[in-house]
Amino acid sequence: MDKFGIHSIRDKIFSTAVQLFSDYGFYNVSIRQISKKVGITVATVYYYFASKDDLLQEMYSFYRENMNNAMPDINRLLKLAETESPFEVLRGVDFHYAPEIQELMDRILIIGAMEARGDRRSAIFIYEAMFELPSKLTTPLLNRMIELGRIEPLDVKKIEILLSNLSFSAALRNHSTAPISMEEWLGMMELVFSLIKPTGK
Amino acid sequence: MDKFGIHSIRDKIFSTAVQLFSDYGFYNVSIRQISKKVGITVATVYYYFASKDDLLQEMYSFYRENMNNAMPDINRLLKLAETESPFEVLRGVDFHYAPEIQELMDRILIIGAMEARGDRRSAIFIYEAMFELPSKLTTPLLNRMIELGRIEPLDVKKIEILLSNLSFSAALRNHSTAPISMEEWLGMMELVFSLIKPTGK
DNA sequence: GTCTATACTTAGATAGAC
DNA sequence: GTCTATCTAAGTATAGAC
Repeated sequence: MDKFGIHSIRDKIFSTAVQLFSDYGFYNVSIRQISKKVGITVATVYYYFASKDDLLQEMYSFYRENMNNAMPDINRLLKLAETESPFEVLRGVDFHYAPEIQELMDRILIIGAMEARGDRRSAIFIYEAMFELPSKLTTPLLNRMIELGRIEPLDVKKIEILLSNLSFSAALRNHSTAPISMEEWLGMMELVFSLIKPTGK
Repeated sequence: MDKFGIHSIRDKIFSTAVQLFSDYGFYNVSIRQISKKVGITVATVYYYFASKDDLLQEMYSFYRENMNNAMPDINRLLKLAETESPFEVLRGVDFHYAPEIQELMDRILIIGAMEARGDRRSAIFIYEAMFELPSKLTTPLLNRMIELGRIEPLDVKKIEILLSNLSFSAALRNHSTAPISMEEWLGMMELVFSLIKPTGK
């Protein structure tokens, strides 16, 4: 919603498609459905997007762009690791998006996760967004805290795998009929964080 | 499979459909594709299954039937809880299927998980198979072990939520291009089980 | 039981008027 | 930029011959 202003037709098509794809699946939603919901015709959709597949790829591009912009500064976090509690440090790893795009970002992740099994590009997208990129932050941070003796030594990779699989599960249940509740999510995080033991130093 | 003998046409249709649906998604696979892969015509598929939707429902029925048959005996496990290590006891919660249907069962779970967001019956199926039923075993077992003083008191519900979300994530990645490795899975389980602390009693 | 042939519907996509 | 009209391909499903 950067380039076009939030009220443009293009944006309406985009966000409506995100909503429908994430609710019913990419192949289960037609261009006709999207155009009807937006209140335009099929031809207009094709004026803005080359194909249905293009629409999907634009979603992933949108996500990647915003994700990269929201990437926390690793050097700032490494500094935090010297003084703050492990809990505080790891909270800094969260990506924060502008409220108006938060749901869009959530939903694009869902679409990727749903399509990941059948579509190679979706699989790559999900792998990058949920497994690869987060570990680029958590790996050096956890290692640094161990090095500083601020937490007890632990298997960094295992913790990361645990965390990313939980995020994956939570992402898929997001905005669904059986969403993961904040209580459930915090409960799980509490357990995971209890595996990271501060030394008191 | 049970009623028809493993080499019947009906079974071939069924298992081929399971494989294709789980690889590419229900809506992304046509009856034509299934019949072609089996080496029969579309009409023959409709001779055995009333509709494409019926095919999906039969998969869930198949899963439920085999799941119920493989349900571990809770009384036997409660007995184990008195003498065995927590680790051994919780291992007993695993459902074991005959090798020839193991992959089928895995894949049906994947189909349910993929369709759960857009289809109500799939959502119910997944909720039952992955969240509800396993907790019917783990809840009494963990409570019993706490009661006996064999493990330190813990929040049973949180552990269960953690476990079921991990299973959900692992199930979806199963048989995919980026499957969860046995090493990753065991690593996660090791961490989760480390949250359950034997008292030594 | 399995086939051929076909009905019917909907999908993605485009040409060309305005 | 947005529309109407239309093309082509593919989907689910069925009737009826063998």
